Amino acid sequence: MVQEPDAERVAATRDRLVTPDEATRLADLFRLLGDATRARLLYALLEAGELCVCDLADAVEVTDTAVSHALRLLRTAGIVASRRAGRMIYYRLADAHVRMLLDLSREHMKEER
Amino acid sequence: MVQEPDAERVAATRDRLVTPDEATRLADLFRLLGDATRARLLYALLEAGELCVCDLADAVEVTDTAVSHALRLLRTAGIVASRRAGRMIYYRLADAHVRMLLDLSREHMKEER
DNA sequence: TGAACATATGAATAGCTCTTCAGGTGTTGT
DNA sequence: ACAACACCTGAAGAGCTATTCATATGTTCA
Repeated sequence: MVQEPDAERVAATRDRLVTPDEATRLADLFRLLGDATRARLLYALLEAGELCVCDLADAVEVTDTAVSHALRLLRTAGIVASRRAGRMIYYRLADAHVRMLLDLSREHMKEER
Repeated sequence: MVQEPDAERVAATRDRLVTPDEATRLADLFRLLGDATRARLLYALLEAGELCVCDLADAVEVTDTAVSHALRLLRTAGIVASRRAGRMIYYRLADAHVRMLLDLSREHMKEER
């Protein structure tokens, strides 16, 4: 560790800063979006509104087992919600903020490159 | 893989969907935010505007080496930019969309829980 | 020029994560 | 009740990632 040149500014920043705990929760959220499979699932749901596991597996072109694992993480985090209809289970986005994050970052992609 | 109940809807979704390549780039972006250390660094920069490595290390309470490694990833991705002033190097957020993502998700945290 | 400082980098290791495989639960139709 | 189906879950292995240690680069000041 080194000496900081502007101790007051740093102290002020540290006070207003997100707490380590908040940072962890924020990072946890971002990490969930930070996987190509999960990202594709979420964008599929953003487009389609509601899809069952087999639809999702088909749309994203992954094993239904992999989809199931991915959805469990997202469900546990409250990012998606599910509804049973017969033997099928339909998933949908469950969080308005996440929907906005997805939209916003898709914009970001369009403008870059 | 299983049979899908609504082939048309799936096909339509797949067409409008983000491409695997786009999904990868989106996931790459989110993954960069998906680490507590990097998240704290970014929020520190969001608050303070510009900070040098030692300020950041002090604010986030991590080794300056760890900060350096983290910043390299963020810099390479174009998320932060740097400016040298003497022996110190000042970092700042370099992307408006990322700034919005950080803001938006902090809102999300406030409302949850 | 040399010492002190701020930061960067490479290699190595420990820990995490995604996928797959094998098997399990709940549902429908016969 | 049983077979087929849709989905879930746990364990295991391969690959990735973050941190640390040691060292290197670039800058200032005496």
